[in-house]
Amino acid sequence: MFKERGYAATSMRHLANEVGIEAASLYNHISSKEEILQDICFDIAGQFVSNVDVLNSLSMPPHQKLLKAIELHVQVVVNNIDASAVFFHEWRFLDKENMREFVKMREKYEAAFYTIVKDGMQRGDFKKIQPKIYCQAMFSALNGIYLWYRPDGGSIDSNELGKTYGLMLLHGLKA
Amino acid sequence: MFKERGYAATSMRHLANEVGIEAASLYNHISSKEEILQDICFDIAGQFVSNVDVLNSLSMPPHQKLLKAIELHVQVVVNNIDASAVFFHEWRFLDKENMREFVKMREKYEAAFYTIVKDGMQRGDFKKIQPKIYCQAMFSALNGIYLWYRPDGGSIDSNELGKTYGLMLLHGLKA
DNA sequence: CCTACCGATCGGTAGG
DNA sequence: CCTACCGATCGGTAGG
Repeated sequence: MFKERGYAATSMRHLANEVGIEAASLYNHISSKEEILQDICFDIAGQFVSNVDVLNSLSMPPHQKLLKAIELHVQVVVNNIDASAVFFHEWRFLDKENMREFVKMREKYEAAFYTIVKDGMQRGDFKKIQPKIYCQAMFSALNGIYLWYRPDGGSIDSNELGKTYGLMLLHGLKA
Repeated sequence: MFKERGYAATSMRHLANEVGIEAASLYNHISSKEEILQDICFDIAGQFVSNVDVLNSLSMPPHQKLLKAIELHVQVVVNNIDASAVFFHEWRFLDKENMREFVKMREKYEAAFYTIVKDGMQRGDFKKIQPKIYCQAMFSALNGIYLWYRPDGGSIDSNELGKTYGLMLLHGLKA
């Protein structure tokens, strides 16, 4: 419901109605509306950050490492289509302290990508595009998967999706 | 304010306070809160759709046409950083009738890109990636510009930005 | 452009 | 898990 209506426009009464109880009864399960948002945001943030450890344990040339990073990222989004939409857009409603921690996790994750990209550029494996432009374009492309991909649709396999994003981002559309 | 707080979480009193008048006085200028959202969404939608006419008037090979389409898209986002953020995320709060028209305009715009991409694939100029995956990734990458680009920052020129997106999307990162 | 106000709804609590 | 309720705030209107 946070994905569909947005966090601010989803009331405790909406949530309660969906579960089939009264709004007041929700407070036997959670302590506040924001706690639900926290749970969602930090669940996804944790999955992304744990990918960083996987990547750091690999010794590969940059282009293979970037492909692996892309595939791992796609899997997180595809496995959490609704939660990742909330993660991407509703985190700004976290309170000050949680937002600070959230942003720190995101920065750690993004830094891992910047490192791979810059490393590849130094070695001459990659074009010398401005890393910020490339990385932000890449994140946006990957994060946008929740907008259109439906895992149960069946027509596109999620592993194939990861490979295709890797192909597009490394080699582009031109034949 | 709709960009920063979201439409639902921005009240008429917030808006009025920003302008320095009472909430009730806003209704001498607008007829409803949603009207402001309409104005923003359809302003941007109009700019995008008018790009389609420009593209249709060009006779170029697909890869040049796609580059032109990308550059035009980037200019709309860059010239309307705040409004395009609202356009991308808050349109779901439009009422039923406006949303229907809005979606129709978006579909018309997206169809122009699909046509170029499919045409290029048939001619063998482009890789045979699934058009939906490629186009959605492209839209997400381009639309995400509002998240990080600041036109007044000065360090990245908007024309250069359009060219760089074209390079990335057509040729990828690999050297 | 204002004051004064409408009914509806908000997140959350008290008490059982 | 409920009923009953709190003060705050919502979009919007009446009337000047």
